[in-house]
Amino acid sequence: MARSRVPAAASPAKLGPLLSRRFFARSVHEVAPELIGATLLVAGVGGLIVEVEAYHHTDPAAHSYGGETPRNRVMFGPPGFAYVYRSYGIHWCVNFVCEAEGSASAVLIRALAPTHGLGVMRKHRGLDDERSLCSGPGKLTQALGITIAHNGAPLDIEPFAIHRRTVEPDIVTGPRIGISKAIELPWRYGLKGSRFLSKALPG
DNA sequence: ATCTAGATGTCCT
DNA sequence: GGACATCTAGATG
Repeated sequence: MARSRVPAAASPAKLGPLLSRRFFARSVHEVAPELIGATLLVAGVGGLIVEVEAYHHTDPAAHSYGGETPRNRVMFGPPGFAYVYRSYGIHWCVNFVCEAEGSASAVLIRALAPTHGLGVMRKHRGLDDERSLCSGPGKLTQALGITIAHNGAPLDIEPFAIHRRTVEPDIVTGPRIGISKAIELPWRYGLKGSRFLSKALPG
């Protein structure tokens, strides 16, 4: 039997104003939930942010926890820039640096609902399934073409463009994924009911 | 549906 | 050498 209600396909929601660098100059725990429902575009390709995780310098699960290294250097810089790192030797993952210079805190972008440039994303991913295009941190960077070349790039200048959300979404929280330290902290934020999450959240 | 192995950069002991 | 903010393909219930 068909479901009683089929979730609407990811429709290009009305875009809010571009987020300035200053948007990120606050606690990761304020910024992370506010990013749910915002639209991330790289060279015009991307979608609605439906899942993020917050990481802070004082957090054992954060890359910056052990101090500055060549890899995490951007995390220790000013807010409003992209921190890109290689995960498991294979994938790229993208974070937005938050708070203040030296705070070394960032929000990991984990999943998008694809809205812009579906054809480009399918080509980058070598997949057709819309649901699999951006439903994970490594998937979305591949779909959008984000690589180490974007490490340290400002988030308010092309090719990056992040549009403020225009509606207040229902947000659910839970433990972060794929970490072994501080696993109890509920610093994963998701859009309630979204079918583009990397893994289900309550609600 | 859950499980496993394998891909391998960067940091750690 | 081992762990890790992951993903895929293939095997198995």
